Amino acid sequence: MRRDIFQAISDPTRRGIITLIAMQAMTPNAIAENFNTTRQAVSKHLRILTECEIVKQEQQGREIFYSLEIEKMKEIDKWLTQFREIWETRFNQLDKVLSTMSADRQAIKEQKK
Amino acid sequence: MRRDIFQAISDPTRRGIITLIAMQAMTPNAIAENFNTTRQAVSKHLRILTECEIVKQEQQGREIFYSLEIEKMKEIDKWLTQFREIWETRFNQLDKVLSTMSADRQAIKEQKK
DNA sequence: TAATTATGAAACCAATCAGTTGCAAATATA
DNA sequence: TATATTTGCAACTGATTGGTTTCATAATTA
Repeated sequence: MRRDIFQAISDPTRRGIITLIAMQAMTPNAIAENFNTTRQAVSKHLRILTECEIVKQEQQGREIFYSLEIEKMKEIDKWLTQFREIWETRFNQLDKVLSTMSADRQAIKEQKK
Repeated sequence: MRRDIFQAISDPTRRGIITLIAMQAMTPNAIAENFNTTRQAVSKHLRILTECEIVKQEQQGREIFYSLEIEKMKEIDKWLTQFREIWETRFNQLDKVLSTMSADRQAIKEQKK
């Protein structure tokens, strides 16, 4: 049962939970109200998210408030870096192509004169 | 069997394939050599990645070259935006706290004089 | 033409998954 | 103290997953 953040975010309900508690801590009951599923199912998702350390708990009496461990989200961002480099390079290359085209057109214009 | 990109990247082998073909197109056989699994299993992964439009094929004779559809990766980046906003805000807040602390220390210093 | 190579697809399997129902423990309230 | 509320956990279920083996098809090469 070795879980990682990529498996954690693969489920749409879990992504929903992550988004929901990103701004404010919430109890399992309150979270479950937002989804078309049972409280127990949400509880299981929370366990998975806790195991992955995407979520942290804070007990207050008999209630437990769950909130997002935002730092963990950076791991996805980190993995994306390699691809971001590629699409930025392509963009720069396109930029280069466009300016070259522009220069060429200018040259043609000059030639016509 | 409705698949999305988050499910596609949840499997470590698929993430490996994505990284592998990010820079250059490769055939299924060549890809499979890089993983401790059969060619057929890789073929199945490629089918999933193709269904999600993360990967594109180009037939050359009896060989098929698979390459990354980098634009699709931006969808993950887009989803991350909401969290990036949070961690950047927190960073700015920390920045504010630090400068306030600095000002306080300065005030204490001044008081001591 | 016959053999080889590259590939996808089908059938099957064990493991895992997301969900449900039922229950126990702890806390709060009447 | 008795009852209600909040929660996690265990047992079960049907669906899905990632993998293997086997086979069919198409293109290349001897």
